[in-house]
Amino acid sequence: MPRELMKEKRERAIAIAQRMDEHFPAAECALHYWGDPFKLTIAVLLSAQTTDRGVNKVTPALWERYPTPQALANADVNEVEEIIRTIGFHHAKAANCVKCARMVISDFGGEIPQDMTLIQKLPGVGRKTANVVLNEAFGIVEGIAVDTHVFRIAHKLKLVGPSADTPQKTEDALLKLYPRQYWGPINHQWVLFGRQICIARRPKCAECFLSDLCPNSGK
DNA sequence: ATCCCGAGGG
DNA sequence: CCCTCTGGAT
Repeated sequence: MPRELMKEKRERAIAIAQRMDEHFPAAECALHYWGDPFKLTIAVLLSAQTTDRGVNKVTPALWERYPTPQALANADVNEVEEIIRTIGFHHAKAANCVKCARMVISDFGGEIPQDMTLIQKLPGVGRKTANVVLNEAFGIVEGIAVDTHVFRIAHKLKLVGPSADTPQKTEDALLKLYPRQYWGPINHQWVLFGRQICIARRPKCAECFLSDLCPNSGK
């Protein structure tokens, strides 16, 4: 891409980030227990393709029954499944919770590792969850958590090209586009934007604060 | 019907 | 690259 075009694109990207900041000031993780890295990891793991509300509803009972990684490591999977039954994919997630706890105990000395590669060895923890936990629990901003919202919005705003057809390629493109200081806020603000305004199949373009910066406004 | 702060396996 | 896993809210 010619340098002038690249510069224009970056300026538009920065403008978008600033608007996001104005519209969603001090946005933070909608999941509870961000003060405890282990609990946050489990909460984010549980939240895959379910609502934050659903997760926040079941985690109090989960932590009451299993207050520590050690307690969860010793848990009966069926009992865990019973507690989280009301959220989606609960069968696999219950098994992953317990496996996570066991691995944290056996391999990581009882603590969530502060390392992008190691943390993804936990079952059910992929790159998106890893980014969220590193960012939220440890203040380590190593990448951008690309979920379905970030993916959709990046493409709709044409901040990434059509070849960025996977979450990883989209993340790489956004990392090149945005200076480091913008990475953290994207994780929280774009999700809110995606849920409230740029909704997947019926975006509210009429009331969107980015419509003048969006090549796809109205489509 | 559609969506929800995805990951793992074939 | 595709598929599957899941229940609740709107």
